[in-house]
Amino acid sequence: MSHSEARERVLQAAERLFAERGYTAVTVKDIAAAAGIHHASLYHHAPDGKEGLFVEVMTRILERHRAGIADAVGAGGEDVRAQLHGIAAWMLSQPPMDMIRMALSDMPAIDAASANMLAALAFEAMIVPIVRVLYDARGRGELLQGDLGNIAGGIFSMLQGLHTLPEAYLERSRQEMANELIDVMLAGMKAR
Amino acid sequence: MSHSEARERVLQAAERLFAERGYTAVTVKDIAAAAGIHHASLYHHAPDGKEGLFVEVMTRILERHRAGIADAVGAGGEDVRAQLHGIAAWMLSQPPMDMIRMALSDMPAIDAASANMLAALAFEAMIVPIVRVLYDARGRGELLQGDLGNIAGGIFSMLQGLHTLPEAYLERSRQEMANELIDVMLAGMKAR
DNA sequence: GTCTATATAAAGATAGAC
DNA sequence: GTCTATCTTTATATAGAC
Repeated sequence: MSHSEARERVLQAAERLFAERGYTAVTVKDIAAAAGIHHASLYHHAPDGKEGLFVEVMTRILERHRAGIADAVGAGGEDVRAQLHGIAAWMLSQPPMDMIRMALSDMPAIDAASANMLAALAFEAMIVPIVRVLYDARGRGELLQGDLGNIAGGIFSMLQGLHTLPEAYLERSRQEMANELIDVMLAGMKAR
Repeated sequence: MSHSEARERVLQAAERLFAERGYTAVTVKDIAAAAGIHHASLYHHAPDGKEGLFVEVMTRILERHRAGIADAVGAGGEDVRAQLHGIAAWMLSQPPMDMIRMALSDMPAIDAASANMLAALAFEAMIVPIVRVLYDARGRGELLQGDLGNIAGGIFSMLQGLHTLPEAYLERSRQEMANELIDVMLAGMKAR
């Protein structure tokens, strides 16, 4: 069971669909169809069914985010602006996700223990690194004013919003828009 | 059918549940239970079923937002900061909503024409007023730099993120945190 | 590993009594 | 206006052939 080409196709299809539309809006038939197999065959690769599959792929996504964001932060050296632009680039390189929907809609629909685990992992993988980048910059003497936890959450929310903005509304690349929003926030933290 | 106390209970229950958890995660049984009636009785008040009810209550929510935001903008006079703080106060006074989930998950699950109508109404009711507030301030000579459409979207995303942040993570009131985020953005727009 | 067939349960919806 | 009863459809899941 553990590793096969077909199983990987199932996991990738599930990742994309669950991240984009959420737990309740996606059916196992949707996933099987996207993976190119009959929905009964899906249970061969995911014996714990829809909920087990959801927990597995969300864990995978969040672990990958943690690693990708950590790399982006490292590549930014000691420049908070470069670090935040790097985090934005990483997030925009991944399938869009909606943490609000995860918290409000997906989590209540699954087993409580799994929900708590995923919520903690999401916080650790995506919010904490941004908070840390801001605190480290302040620690180096940069004049970043304000409640850094609040501001980190704000930056994260803006990046997610941008990521899921329909193409039709885009005049520039998402990366350019993300960088502008980050720059406005940084300038504001210094200016107040 | 048009007006009754019971129908209003159904609409209010549907508003809260749909706005919070989304179209697919809410069942008609959930709504009926929250309204204190049997789920069969719900069809007396909502003859067009779940989808008709969803379109009706989302329209209602968005119309109310349009009016509430317009009032808040008017009450802020010609002070862009007061206007944005007022918009935040209004949004925080209403049940939390998740526009990302609406776009990615709810809209694909309903009739395309209704989806387009709701998407346009949401944009008109919630994004356009913020854009207008920023452009008007710039028109009055305030030095607001940057892509105002992009920045308006960023402010909106931050407000939604804050609104749906679980109580456990709050050290201050949401209103204080929202005002801080707005102030950082404004200072950044002036400083760059 | 994948399918057909089938079981089970849940959800949306309608009919009709009260 | 609300209920019980019922119908239909859809979704999750399993059994077993190939």
